[in-house]
Amino acid sequence: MRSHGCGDLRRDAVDQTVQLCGWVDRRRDHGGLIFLDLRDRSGTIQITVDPELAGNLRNETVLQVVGRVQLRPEESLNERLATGAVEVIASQLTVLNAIKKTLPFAVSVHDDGNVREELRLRHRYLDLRRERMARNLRLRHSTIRAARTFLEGEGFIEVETPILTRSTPEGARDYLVPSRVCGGEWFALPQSPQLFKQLLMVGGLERYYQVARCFRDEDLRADRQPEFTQLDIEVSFLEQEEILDLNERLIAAIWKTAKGIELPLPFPRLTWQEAMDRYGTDRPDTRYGLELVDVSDIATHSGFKVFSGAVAAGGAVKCIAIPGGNEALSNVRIKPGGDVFSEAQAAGAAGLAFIRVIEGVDPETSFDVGGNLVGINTIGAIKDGFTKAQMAELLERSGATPGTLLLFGAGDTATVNKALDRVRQYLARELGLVPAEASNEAWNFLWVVDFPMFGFNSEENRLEALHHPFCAPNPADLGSDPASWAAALPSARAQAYDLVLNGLELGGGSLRIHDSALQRQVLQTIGLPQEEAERQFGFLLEALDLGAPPHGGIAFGLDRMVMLLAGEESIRDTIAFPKTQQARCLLTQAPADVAAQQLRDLHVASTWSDAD
RNA sequence: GGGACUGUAGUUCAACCGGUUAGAGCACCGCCCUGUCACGGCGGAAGUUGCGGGUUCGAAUCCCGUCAGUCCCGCCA
Repeated sequence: MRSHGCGDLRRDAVDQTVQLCGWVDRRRDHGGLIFLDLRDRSGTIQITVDPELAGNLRNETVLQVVGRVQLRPEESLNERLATGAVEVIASQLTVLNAIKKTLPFAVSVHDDGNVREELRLRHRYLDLRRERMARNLRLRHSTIRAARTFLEGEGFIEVETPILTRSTPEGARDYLVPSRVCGGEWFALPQSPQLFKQLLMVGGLERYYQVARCFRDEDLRADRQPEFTQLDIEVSFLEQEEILDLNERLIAAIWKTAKGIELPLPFPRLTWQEAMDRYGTDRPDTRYGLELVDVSDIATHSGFKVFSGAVAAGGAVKCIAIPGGNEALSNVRIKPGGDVFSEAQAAGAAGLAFIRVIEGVDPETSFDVGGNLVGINTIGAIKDGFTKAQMAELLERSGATPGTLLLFGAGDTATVNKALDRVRQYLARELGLVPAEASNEAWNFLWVVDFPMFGFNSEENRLEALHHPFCAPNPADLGSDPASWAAALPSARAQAYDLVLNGLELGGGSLRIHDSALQRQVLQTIGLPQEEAERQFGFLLEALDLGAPPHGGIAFGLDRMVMLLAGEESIRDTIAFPKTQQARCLLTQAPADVAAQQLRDLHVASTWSDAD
């Protein structure tokens, strides 16, 4: 049916008779002569057709062409087309499938590429024919292939784990599947293969990976789909540092294959505490400065009640120093109603105090900062609330020089961090501090390590696992005596790590607990009653007692990784058939009604009514 | 669960403060054209302005509801 790909024809094919198959990308009808651009996945080639041969050749008609390859006339070469030196003189055209309806949108890249996403999803097969999606799916393929090739070389074995599994507590909502055979009982789709990959380690595989589909029934975002793909990895007998080393070499191999970029190794490491202190987030974007500076110790002694009160209540006062901020950011923008202020507010901050650092003129009202005389512009309450020495120390610590704008957050530490993190990211974009996509600084990898084991869930008034309840605590924080574990665990650090790229979490993992007593203690710490722990995780606890090796691993968000590699802003553009924000498939109209008999077979009755 | 934005011809967009016969490019249909490559020229068809209600002499435009899509907050161990 086909002898060549459309995009493969070059000068060396001249005089050959070829058979091509593909879609009509465009046609240019000159009356006595018709030019067709025929497109297949390899590219596009111009076909020259005698009108006698041509029937109805609308765009996207599926065509077989038999013809001879010919060098184009000198004046008709097309430099912009890979096949632009040649053309095929058609001797025979066969319409393999005609276009029988109006096209919902144009496929050819030459037409307006901006099509409503709703339409693209409803006719995804057409969208996949377009250059952008074709490129993204190939990039996804080469990303996965690079990972497989690398892991193969490191002795890993790819193992599939169940899609029908059991529901486990904590974490996201499960997608449930009723069991017909075991009436009244339910499977859950896996939120991740977490327990199975640990059991594979107990099973002696030592090195496992999987391109694993995961399911979480939570509300969606641009980078969240109800089903998504993790590159899931687990190893035995490796220390944390060895795991990090392995994984950054994996990432480097992927970036080399997919983008041709050599990433410098090792990636920087930052402790969770340092990340929170300096950036206010556990996934900092370190491509630009604007770091957070903690001035709580100075503020606590000041007469400015907003500051001293925040610290007295156990909170913090932190600031961001913005060099040149005085000129770049007007008072309107940083006061209530302004865009910068609104960013802080949106993150929960009550306000955003500021100090403008200026040239010092009058020694009376100026401050000696590292031998330089600087002055300030700010509200009276701040000016009056600080002693000269306090203000000088604050200015010195923030690194401010004349022209610098200082923005302050005060309140409970979590809110201050959240607000200033948001302001920092907003300002970096506004002030153009984020490096361009093409530059080397555009790929800023970073390991965040030493996460705490637990965070406090104030709604449920209990500790919860920050990562998941199978992370191993840092032995240095735990002590060797099991009797001390219960007291030491709540404040212990985990042997957990996240890989962060440009402020986005690309993956995360940990060493796992391989001691059943410690595992029981952790489950107890997060408030899971003993009987419940046995019922839910008995199989794991038993496995730990039957020769579980020390092990650990990681999982990368593959969709997100490909999204970043492709320069896309939504993971939907890296998935062949994604769902909408309402978790609906516009192509198949899923989810959909089922027959009443299907429900009866499954021992399920729906309580849904449209009035709900 | 909450907030914001969007919905006009097959499609991408326009239509200013409530008053037009709701326009334009591409696609589609017809005619012309042998070197174009986003070909060109002439002509044509194409609209329940997402849907339902309201305000008004008059609604694409204002208001309410609803559906769909997008972004965000909550949520996502």
